[in-house]
Amino acid sequence: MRVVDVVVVPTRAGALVADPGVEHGPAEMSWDEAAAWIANRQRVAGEDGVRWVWPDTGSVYARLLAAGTRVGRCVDLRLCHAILRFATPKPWTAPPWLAPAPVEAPAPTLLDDLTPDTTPTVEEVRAEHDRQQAAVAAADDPGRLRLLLAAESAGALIAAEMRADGLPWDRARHDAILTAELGPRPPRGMRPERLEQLAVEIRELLHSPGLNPDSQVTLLRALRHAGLDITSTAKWELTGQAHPVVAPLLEYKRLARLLSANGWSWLDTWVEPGTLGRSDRFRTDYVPGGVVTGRWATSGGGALQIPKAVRAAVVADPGWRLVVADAAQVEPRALAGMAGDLALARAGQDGDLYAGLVASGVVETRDRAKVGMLSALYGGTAGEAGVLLPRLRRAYPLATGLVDRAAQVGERGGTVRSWLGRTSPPPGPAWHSVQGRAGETDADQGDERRARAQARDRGRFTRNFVVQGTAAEWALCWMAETRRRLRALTPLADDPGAARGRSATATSGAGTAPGQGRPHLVFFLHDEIVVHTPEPLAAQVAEIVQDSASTAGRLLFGGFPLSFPLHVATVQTYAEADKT
DNA sequence: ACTATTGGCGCG
DNA sequence: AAAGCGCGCCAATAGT
Repeated sequence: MRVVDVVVVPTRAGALVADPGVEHGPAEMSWDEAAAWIANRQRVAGEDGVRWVWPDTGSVYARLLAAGTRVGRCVDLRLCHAILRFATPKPWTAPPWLAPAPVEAPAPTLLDDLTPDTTPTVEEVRAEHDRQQAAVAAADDPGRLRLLLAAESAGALIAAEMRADGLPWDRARHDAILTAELGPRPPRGMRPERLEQLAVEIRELLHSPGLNPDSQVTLLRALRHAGLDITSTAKWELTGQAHPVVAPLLEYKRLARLLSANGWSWLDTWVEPGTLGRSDRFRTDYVPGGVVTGRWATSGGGALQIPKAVRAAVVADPGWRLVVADAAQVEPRALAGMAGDLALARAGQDGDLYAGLVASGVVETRDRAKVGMLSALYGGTAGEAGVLLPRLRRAYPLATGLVDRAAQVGERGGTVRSWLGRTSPPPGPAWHSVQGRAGETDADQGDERRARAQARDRGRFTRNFVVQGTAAEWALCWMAETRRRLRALTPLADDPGAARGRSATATSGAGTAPGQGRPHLVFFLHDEIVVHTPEPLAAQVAEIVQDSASTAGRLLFGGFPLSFPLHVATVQTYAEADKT
């Protein structure tokens, strides 16, 4: 099918839309007009018939979403440029409007401050797009790079949509969890009941009246004074000590963490109240490509660190379900695909790859399989890794060879690539100066030790980069394919959720599928996705998520016999999906 | 009173 | 210096 690239550029008052199929040139419109125009254009051409090319998804798509329009495909020039500038033999300088770091998706209400001088013209945007396409065509593997750019851009759409839709939350349940653990909500600045009791107990056991357990320095001093052989107050160190204070102190730390990271003030800050028939929502900013390896980051609310203990507060709307899908051991599988390691692929064929390692006689227990594999992926050498790694190298020479070589490249200061072509950032001047210092004639042992340690650090980074980066690419393709197929699903005509969703957004463009009426992605956590869906569609959604995982595997690795098994659960609350 | 760093811990 | 990667966020502390 022929795809038309239509440029959309934000302006002070709205957007310029430049459709090559329209003769009278770019048209300037308000955001509402643009949203309606885009929705209509998609109806005519089909979602797959048009690709929206814009400088930055955050600054454009949030406005379209606010006006009720969703799009099928886009090109996010900023994200694509970030990939291409290292991926092509002759990089070009980013135009100034792409240079600044990710622009925060502005809240729809206060978007008037888009500075005009950072806004490109239609011609500039089209020129950049042409440059990017030419760069892709000239690259070593245009096909893979094209897939990566498409997946990255699709991710940008999903990130904006997930922000707009929010993660279904239940304040009351969250509050109940906090109250059960900590006691009733205290007045501002006061310790909750349970935490205060533990503090008293700790002070008594350490004979330190007035001790503040939150102060590491004084706490460490008190602990050492009480005879504990420790150099920090870290949990792992305390665990090894036999002293009556250890148990209450660990409990204190656990609860203090819960309170400060996901307590009542978190709830007040990040969870917005729901409406009739629609529960509360947690909104965060997802940052696609926010991690060097291509993983997403988030900003606000610690969305990627929602503790297991709080996941019972993630609750589907009445009549809806959460389809939670978790991919098993993506990184070693991605490694098997990259290296063309049939033996490792076969070990993962039937589900649990670690169990496969045991069944193949490579190691004795699942735990050791996991430790050994993670050591290979992360560059671990200590402890058990010493005996496990040689066995893995013998059993899987192709896979281990690939990560070992990536590590060597890093130690020498080089860069590596993920499977689809994301390049690791090169070491900076500081790195080279430390390496250079060690080569000087008057270098001392300290200089040499520093240089060696730094080179090894770099090697562990590049070793992991290829694996984590490729796993992130698989996950992105998985999610993008899931989104595509969810959009093709028609909501049941008599489904109350869909009807409610439509009427609730009646002012927005009809038929453009506001997120609330049909199944939509609400969460993404590296190798895990959550879809919020009307209950009658849950089974179909689960199937789509499954199929999309296989499709992603084929997109990346073609016919190579590699499986990406999922654990899929259809649940009322996120906590129920925890399979441990 | 403000910002930057550190230790610690949550997630994958 | 927790062995072993990638993050974000918080309170305490150090620095200005």
